[in-house]
Amino acid sequence: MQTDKQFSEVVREWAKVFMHRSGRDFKRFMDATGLSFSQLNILMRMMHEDCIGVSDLGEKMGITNAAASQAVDRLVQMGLVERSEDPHDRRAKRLKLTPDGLALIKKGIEARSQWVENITQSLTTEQQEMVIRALTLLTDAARQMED
Amino acid sequence: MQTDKQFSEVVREWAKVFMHRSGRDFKRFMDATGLSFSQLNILMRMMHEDCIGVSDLGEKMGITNAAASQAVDRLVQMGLVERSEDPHDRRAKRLKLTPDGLALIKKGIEARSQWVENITQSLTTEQQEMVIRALTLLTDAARQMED
DNA sequence: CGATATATTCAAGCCCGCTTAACTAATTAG
DNA sequence: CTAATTAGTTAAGCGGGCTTGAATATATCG
Repeated sequence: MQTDKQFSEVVREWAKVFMHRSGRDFKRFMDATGLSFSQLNILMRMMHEDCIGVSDLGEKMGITNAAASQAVDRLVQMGLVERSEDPHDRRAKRLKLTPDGLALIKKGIEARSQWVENITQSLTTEQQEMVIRALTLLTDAARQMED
Repeated sequence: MQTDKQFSEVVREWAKVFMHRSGRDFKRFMDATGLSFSQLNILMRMMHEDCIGVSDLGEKMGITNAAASQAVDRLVQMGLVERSEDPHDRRAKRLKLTPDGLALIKKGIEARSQWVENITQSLTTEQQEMVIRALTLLTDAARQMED
């Protein structure tokens, strides 16, 4: 099918443009917030997983517990993460974004959303509606593949 | 208009899911290649801008010339970037991706493309075609806004 | 030609994020 | 109760990436 080839090509071009832009924006966000890639990555994960432990976090980030502990400690001191004792197991800690931490990450998402909204400004209403439907499909499909 | 509100909401949800996934994938790509966020960011920029100078690169990355020079030097030693003299101005260097560097970045883009292709597998042919059209529109619109 | 500007590199030093290894404290197994 | 396991922290050390400031080499202006 010609459609298959075209499909791959379109997606690849999109990924190329998008990754380029993504890198730039993320760098700017890092500079603006003064946070590192690692730190933002941790905060983003925390937004998706409420109340995670230090070891779990380290495992999911692919770093040692020690590294996770240190990273978390910095974020706690910045007031972005709340570290409380797990009532059921006093060895464990329950990590959670503070309101400030949540707001910060949401601001980053907002910026990305804004970019997409901006680039669609030039489109017709009909085209915008198609973009909405397509993004809805992609979002739903992506959610179903999550771990 | 209700459409506007819905539009923002859809885009925001998409950005949320996408950024989460993006962070994970990028981290994996960093680990797999052994390259840092900065290094990959530089390589991606080089793919878009053929033959850039050290100062220009530094300016676009928001770092000093010295930092850019050092970063480039590491990438040259890894065989990912070619640094040659500018024939018109022997002070300046012309930086360019080597075939290896280009292949590496393309592999990253390929991975991202593959992810999108995977999540669209569950869609109907009709829906997939709509996604194609939407991504084409977004890609073109994004290209027109580049500096 | 001499002074100045430009492109890049070098050197010293700082902070961050990672690792390993040792440590503390709480839970669980025998 | 003792021993082993589990969760997390702490400490020392390494390399990356950044900065400032000086050095080098080339280009340009007067």
